[in-house]
Amino acid sequence: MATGRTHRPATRSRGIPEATVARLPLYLRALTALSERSVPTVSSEELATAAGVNSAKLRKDFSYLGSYGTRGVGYDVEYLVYQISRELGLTQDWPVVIVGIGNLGAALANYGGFASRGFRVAALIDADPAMAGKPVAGIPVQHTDELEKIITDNGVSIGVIATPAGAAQQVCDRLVAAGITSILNFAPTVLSVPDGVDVRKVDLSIELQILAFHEQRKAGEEVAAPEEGAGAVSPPPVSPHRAPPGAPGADSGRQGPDGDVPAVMPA
Amino acid sequence: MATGRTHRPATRSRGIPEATVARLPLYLRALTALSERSVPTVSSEELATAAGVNSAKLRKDFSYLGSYGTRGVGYDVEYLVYQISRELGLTQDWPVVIVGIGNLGAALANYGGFASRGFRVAALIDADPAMAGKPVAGIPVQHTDELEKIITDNGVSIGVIATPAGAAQQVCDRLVAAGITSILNFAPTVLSVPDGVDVRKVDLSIELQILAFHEQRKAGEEVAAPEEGAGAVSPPPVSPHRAPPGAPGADSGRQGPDGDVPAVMPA
DNA sequence: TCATGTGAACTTATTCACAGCA
DNA sequence: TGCTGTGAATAAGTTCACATGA
Repeated sequence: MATGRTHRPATRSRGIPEATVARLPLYLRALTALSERSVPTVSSEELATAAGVNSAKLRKDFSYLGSYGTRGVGYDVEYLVYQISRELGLTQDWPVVIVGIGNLGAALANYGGFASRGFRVAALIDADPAMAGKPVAGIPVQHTDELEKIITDNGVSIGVIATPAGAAQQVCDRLVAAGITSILNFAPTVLSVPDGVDVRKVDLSIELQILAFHEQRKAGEEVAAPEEGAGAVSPPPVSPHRAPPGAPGADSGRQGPDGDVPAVMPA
Repeated sequence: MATGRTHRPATRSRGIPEATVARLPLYLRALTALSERSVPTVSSEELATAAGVNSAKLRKDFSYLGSYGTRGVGYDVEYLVYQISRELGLTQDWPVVIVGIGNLGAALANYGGFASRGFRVAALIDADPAMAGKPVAGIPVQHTDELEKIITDNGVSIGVIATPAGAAQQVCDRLVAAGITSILNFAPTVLSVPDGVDVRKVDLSIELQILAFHEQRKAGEEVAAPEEGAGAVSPPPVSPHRAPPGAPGADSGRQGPDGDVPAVMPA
């Protein structure tokens, strides 16, 4: 579909698919590694393998950026690194503030990958007065009172929220009011923001739950799993009670995996 | 998405879309909050708002689980909490091991949401002998040498990798060899695993890059953005004219946002 | 000859819109 | 009456497969 590029000098790609955008960082990482090894060119096949995707997908992704490869040869590593970096906006400096300097916030501040690639921790902010002034990862923590000033003075547009869930929305509101338009949220809460503000979330608990879902399924597929693996089945927290919502007794529609009965059940 | 092969049609029926599975934890969280407030029922509209999705999507998602609602009324909170928990496999205990107890690993170990919902940190593992025995989040760190034994003895099937990128694949291989079939990877590397093993990744750097992409685009849309702190902002996307990728010798003519210089990245 | 670039086919996901039931 | 549950319509994303050009 990406038609209309055949020879369209200016105003390019007005719309790289979101799925593609999400993979560009992956390609970039793989390319950077190749670059460091001074590899001059790569084929879509090799690069795809390094990035963990298949080559057709990679080529399609790149096609949205333009024709940066050479048929019969492959892609010029340095050139692609540059093009993708530019596309992602990494050729410019992005000051970032981290709010909530607890265990996680401190870990993020210390995270090396942060500093690289155009991102720079402009400030660390925490609500605890006792934290003020303390250096974390070499950067002194500042009190929440300074939040607005910090953002304005440093022209920050990206904020990272690593506060407890209860404080996240409030912090978010202040960040947005101060001018932040992109938020990376580590707090286990749904943030509501006005149009124009992007929010991406990173949630350990959700990821684990998704893994558990698949894990449970695997266990169920094994014909007769002698596996002591997943441990004994313990009927946890959930409250097994009443049957179907409204109509007791006769129920129509389809049921859960095993009929009904909310009795505790593991695979 | 998890790295790994595609899913097979599976054993008839039971085919909950991956996108739906990924949202179940979100619904569960919202429902749990309602449950704690003793709210008896919710409409798809209310719950959808709380979970940050639209109601049509939510109803469609629930339709894959079964008919757990009551027309004209809504969903019984407690009942739904139970059904979703069961679907996700949270009615059983999931021992988890965290490998790599650095800043991040320690933060994860301390993370409360971990303990809740069926997950239990069975062990903390680190390669540094000096860490051995030290308690982190109340759990003594064990040396990597014990990895296999720990996994076997505790029947662990989910592993969290929080090691430096360089050690991730090796740790991954050992985890898999020891019986782990689900991995949550925090290391900025693509892990290769055999079929049957699920890998989900959490990558700060990638998330930031995605945000930067959109952020850059916003800046480009503003007709005349003042932009103070972000340094030299380049004009929006540009130039597709194919630049000679393989062009030998000097960099012939490749265009950047401002027309050139494919210098080697920010790094 | 060989690997890119891309229409076309296919698969998955989202949204619409309304029938149907409490 | 009001809200769920769901086919049908759309949209988004992936894979195929091959013409194209170096």
